[in-house]
Amino acid sequence: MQTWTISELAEEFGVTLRTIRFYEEHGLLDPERRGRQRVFHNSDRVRLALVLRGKRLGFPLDEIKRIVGMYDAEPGEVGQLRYLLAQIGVRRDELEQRRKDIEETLAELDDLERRCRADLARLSSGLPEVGEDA
Amino acid sequence: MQTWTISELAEEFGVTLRTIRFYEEHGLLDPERRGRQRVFHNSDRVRLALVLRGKRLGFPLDEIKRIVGMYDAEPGEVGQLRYLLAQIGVRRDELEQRRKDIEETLAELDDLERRCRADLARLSSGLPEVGEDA
DNA sequence: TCTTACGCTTACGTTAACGTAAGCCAAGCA
DNA sequence: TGCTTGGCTTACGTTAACGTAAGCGTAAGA
Repeated sequence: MQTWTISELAEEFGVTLRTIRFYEEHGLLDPERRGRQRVFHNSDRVRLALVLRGKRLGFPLDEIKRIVGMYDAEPGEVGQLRYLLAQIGVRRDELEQRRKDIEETLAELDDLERRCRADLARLSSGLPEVGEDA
Repeated sequence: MQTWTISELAEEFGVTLRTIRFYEEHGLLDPERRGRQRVFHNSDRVRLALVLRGKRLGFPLDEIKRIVGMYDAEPGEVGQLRYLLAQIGVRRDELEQRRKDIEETLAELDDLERRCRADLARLSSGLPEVGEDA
């Protein structure tokens, strides 16, 4: 059962120590303590990876906290399971909206790129530009 | 050529007046002025929509500014066209990373949901719960 | 003429997500 | 024994993206 120090994790994921401590302070991580020192297990690594993926997606930390929290909710009772299912639905809708936005934007970027290339071709064939090779 | 007032746009897009003024102050919008009043044309509406889509995607405003700026860059000269093409590449990479992240997350949510439903079925068949109908 | 609606600017307040010291502890080693 | 390394806490600083007044201008309706 391998463990990691705070700076090992920080380097692996390209974040600062401050960031990791901050995440712990806000309940996104909960590493073991040996004396005062933090000891990170693999589950903590996975959690950190989830948090950072959430960040890449642009979610605020408190929302990330709720999302990550869903992953390790105990089965619990029926009411809680239904609540969790509802939450999953909400997140999925949110993510699918994002995916739509992304695909629209990608399509527009493609369009923009085509027009750019056309302009470029027109320029370099019609009127050979100043210092451009070829 | 229809125009809009600031509060019309605000209501249509579900943002506050402050937000729109803030966007102008930071160069994301640039409406006409008639005296002191802002007059929004359709191009401004489109721009606002682009900005808000960027926000939904979780991009910071200054990045949104650069992205939106690409859409209305004048063809210009070869050097600038090449720069623009490069920028398009960067944005596309970024968006595709996000799409990947989204799809991973969606897959995990699916997984989670399946387990939830399984637990739920086990609970309601094996040991009929307290106040749950059916 | 008064006031109500709508818009404007200026400016201070706020929250999130860390950055950046400052000062302290404990282990290892020269 | 002194120094260095790595980690710790406490706490103030910072930036982004607005919120929230306060105070003023102006055109339309009662």
